[in-house]
Amino acid sequence: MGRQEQSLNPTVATFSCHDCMRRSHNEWNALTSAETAELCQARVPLRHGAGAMVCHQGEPSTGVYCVVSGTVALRKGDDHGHSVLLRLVPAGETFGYSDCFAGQHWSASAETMETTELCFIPRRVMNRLLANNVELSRRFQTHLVRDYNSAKETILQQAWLPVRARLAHLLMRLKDHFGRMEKDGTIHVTPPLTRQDMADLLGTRQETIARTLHAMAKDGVLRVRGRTVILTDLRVLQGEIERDAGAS
Amino acid sequence: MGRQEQSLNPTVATFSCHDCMRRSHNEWNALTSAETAELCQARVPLRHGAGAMVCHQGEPSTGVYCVVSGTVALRKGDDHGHSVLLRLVPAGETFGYSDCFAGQHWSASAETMETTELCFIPRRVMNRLLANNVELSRRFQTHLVRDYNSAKETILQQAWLPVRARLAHLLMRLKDHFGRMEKDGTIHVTPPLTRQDMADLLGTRQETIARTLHAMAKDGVLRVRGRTVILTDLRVLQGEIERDAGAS
DNA sequence: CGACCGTTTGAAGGATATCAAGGTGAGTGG
DNA sequence: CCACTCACCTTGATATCCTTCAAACGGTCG
Repeated sequence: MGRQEQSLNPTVATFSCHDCMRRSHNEWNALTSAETAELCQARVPLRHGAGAMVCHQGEPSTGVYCVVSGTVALRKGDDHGHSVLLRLVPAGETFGYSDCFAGQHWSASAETMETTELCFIPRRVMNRLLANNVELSRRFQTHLVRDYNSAKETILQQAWLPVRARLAHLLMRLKDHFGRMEKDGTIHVTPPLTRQDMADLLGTRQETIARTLHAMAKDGVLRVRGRTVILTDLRVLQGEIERDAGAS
Repeated sequence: MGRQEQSLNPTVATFSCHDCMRRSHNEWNALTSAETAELCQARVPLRHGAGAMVCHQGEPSTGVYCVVSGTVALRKGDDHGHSVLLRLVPAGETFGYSDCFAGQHWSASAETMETTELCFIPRRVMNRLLANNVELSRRFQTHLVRDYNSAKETILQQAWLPVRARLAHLLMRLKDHFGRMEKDGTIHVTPPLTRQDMADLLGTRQETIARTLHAMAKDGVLRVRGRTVILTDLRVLQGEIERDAGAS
C-alpha cells in the first residue's frame, strides 16, 4: 500500500535514552534521571528500512513509539482499500499515545518513509511513568489536544480549499522539517514523499499533485526538480493560500 | 452564520446535578456525592433559545459545558467566512474539555440548534475535580480520544466517499439521536438541522444536500417530508454506504 | 397579507477524477 | 556495459461530480 513494501525484520539498534538528543525537545524531558533510566531499560530500540510497517491498523495497541531519526507516516484505511495519510511524524516526536491511552486497537498504521530508528515503549511502562509523573501526563495530553485540533483544521481545509491551496499549505509545513536554505536564498524542500504520498495527505490523486505542482511552477510560485520543490519566495506561496478565499 | 442569530441573553435555569437524569450516563457519574455537591454549587445553569451562540471560536476558554437538554453544534470557521460543523453535541454530553485541558482559546464556536439547557463549569472547578478524581480524568481523556478518532474518520470519508455515501452515513448516525420508530416499522428522523447545517457537516453545499436527498428518495432509499427523513429499510441505506467503494 | 427564511429545481461551468500512454531514473542481471 | 525491469512521474483526453448562479416555491410569523 505504501511503496515497495520492504518487510525486512527490524534490526535492534543501540542508542541510549540518556544521550538521546531528541529527548531535550520533547515530552520525555519531563522525566527524572531515575525515570529516564527506567525508560531506557524498558524501551525496545528498533531500526527499519524505508517503507516498512511499524504497526498495523486494527491490531491491539501495546505501547507507544518514539521516533529517533527518520520519518514515520500514520496511514488510516477503510475496508475497501482506500487510505489517507493522517500526518507525518518527524524525528523527535512520539506517536501512538492516543490509542495507548484508550487501550484500544491501532486506529491507523505506521510506516517508515525512509530509514528510521525508533523506540518502542510498552504500555505497562508507559502507564507506570504516567501515573508517577503528572507533568509527563500533562504534556502528552497537550500533544493529544494539538493533534485533535490539527485534525479539525484539516477537515475545515478539505471542505473549503481547492487542491492548489492545500498543496501550498502542505509545502509551507514541509519546509520546516525537510527544507534547506541555499546560498542563493531559495529553500530546497525534499521530503521523503512520493506524489502518491502527497495525494494521500491532501485527499486527492497523484496526477492532480503532479499537475498542480507544475501549474504552480509555470506561475512562478516555485520550481520542481524531481522530488525536490524549490521555494523562491515564501510570501508568494503564502499568497496561494490566501488567494482562494472568496467569502461565501 | 448559523440561523437567525437569536442573541437573547441566556436565562438562568434551575436544575440540580444530583437529580440530573443525564449524569448517570456520562462522565460525571464518576463523582462522589460530595464532589457532585461541589459541582452543583459551582456550575452555572443556562437556558438558550435556538440559534444562540454559547461560546465563540478564538475567545479564551474558561471552562466546559454540559448539555442537559437540546442540541449544540460545534462550528469551526476560517478567516474568510467559511465554516464547517465539526459535530453535534446531544443532551447528556459535555464539550469544551479539549480546549479547557490545553488552557487555550476555543478552537470552535458552539451554537444551539434548538432550545437548549446546559451547565457551564468553570475551569478552576474542573481542574480541582480532575485533580482529585482520577476516574473522572480518565473518562474525559477517553472521550477526547474518541473525538479525535472520529475526526480522523471524517477525514478519511471526505477523501474517499462521495456526498451521497457521506449523507447516508450521517443519516445512520442521526437516527440514533433524532429517530423515532413508527408503528409501520419506518424510522422518522427529524434532526434540528437545516439543509445548510447538513451541508456544513458534510463539507458540501445546501443545494447538493437537497438534490442528493431527493435523488435517494427517487431511488427508494428513503422518503423526504420537509425536515423529516423517513427511513424504510436500514439495510438499503447501509447499501448506499457500501456501494461507492470500488477499490483502487 | 407580505416579508423572510429555508427549500427546491434548473442550467452552465469548473475542478478534479479517471483512463490511458509514454517518459525517466535507479537498480539488476546478463 | 548494456538491456531490462520496476517504481515513479508526467501529460493528454474525457467524464463526472459538484459548485455556482439564478429563479421560483412554501411555510411561518409579524
